[in-house]
Amino acid sequence: MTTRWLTPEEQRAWRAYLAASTLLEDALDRQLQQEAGMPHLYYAVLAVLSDAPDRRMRMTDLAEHAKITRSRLTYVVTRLEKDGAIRRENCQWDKRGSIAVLTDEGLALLERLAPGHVESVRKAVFDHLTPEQIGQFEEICSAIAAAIEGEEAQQNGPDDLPWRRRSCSSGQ
Amino acid sequence: MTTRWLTPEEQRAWRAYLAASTLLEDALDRQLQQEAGMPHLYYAVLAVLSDAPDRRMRMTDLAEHAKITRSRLTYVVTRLEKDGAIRRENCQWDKRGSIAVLTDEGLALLERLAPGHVESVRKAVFDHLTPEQIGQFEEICSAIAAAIEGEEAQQNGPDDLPWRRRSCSSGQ
DNA sequence: AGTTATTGTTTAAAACTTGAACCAAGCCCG
DNA sequence: CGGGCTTGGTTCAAGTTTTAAACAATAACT
Repeated sequence: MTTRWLTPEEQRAWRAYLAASTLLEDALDRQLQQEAGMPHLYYAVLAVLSDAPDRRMRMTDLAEHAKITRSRLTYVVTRLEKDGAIRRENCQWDKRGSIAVLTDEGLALLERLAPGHVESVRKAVFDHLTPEQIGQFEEICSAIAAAIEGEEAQQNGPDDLPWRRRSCSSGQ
Repeated sequence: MTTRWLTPEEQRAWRAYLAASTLLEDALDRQLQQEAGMPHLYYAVLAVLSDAPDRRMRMTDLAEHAKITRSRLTYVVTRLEKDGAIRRENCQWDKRGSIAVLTDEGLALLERLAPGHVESVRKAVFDHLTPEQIGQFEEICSAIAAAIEGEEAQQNGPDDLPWRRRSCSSGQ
């Protein structure tokens, strides 16, 4: 089948997206790097963890939520552990597993960083969008994320969906 | 002033954006890496260049359009030059300058890669958006990009805007 | 002329990413 | 039970990328 090229509208949207996402990632990285010597990815991992029940999550779970590979996550967590922001614990229910736990120190770090980070996000994004646009943005991004995740699931075969994942997380 | 935290709607939107952008970058990288051994950034640079008049652009110009630093661009172009996709020429009008030129080979490469890439973008993004959403997406992303670029301009002082940039590009 | 700013590259060090290999533990099933 | 297969997570080695600072050459301003 012959290529379905992007329409002019699609092209404009795509270019705008590329510009925005590149600039945004850069801006967030820069801000956090300056404030904490830590790129945005690390902050994001801490943030995901802080939202988990009991501030703890299985590695695979955490990787899935942060949308990164386990290998990458291992690397990140290793560094965050050195920084004292995360501690690893063994999973009692599954002796293979390890659980990343956000330490008090990690939480404190996150709380120290959060205002500046949120301010960046506001200044770059939400201060310039109307409430409708915020809703639209969420819809659009959700659709994209869903499409990509669905696509991947298809590739692995329909049986491979992470349809029920034991968490082993909230037993303290 | 006390932190203006994100509202629940904003949080949802932000989370969706983070997921989408991470997954998207990953998917595009993977696809191009597989098809051409080349991450998305390289493709993007080639694409920008191919749109320039005469397929040529000053390095600084190119960096600005691709939203990356000059240093990063030097690295990228060096590799693309090795691949034969780009050639460097000296700028006659400004002897400091160098001009990146998309070679015929580079154009051919781009044309070979484009269908697969466009297909990826479609499958991940535009196939799942209504025409209205495409318009909204463009608006939103443009607003974000403008906000960040404006912000940076402010930091450098209002006089530092790249208000008129000689291009030295379209002389063959 | 002399200072200051730009262009683009170089350099060296770090940081990151990847994929494959790997081990240990769980699971399945005759 | 005891193989075989799968999963969770890490390790490893290699390469890629990023960054910041320093630099050389030229341009621009005063």
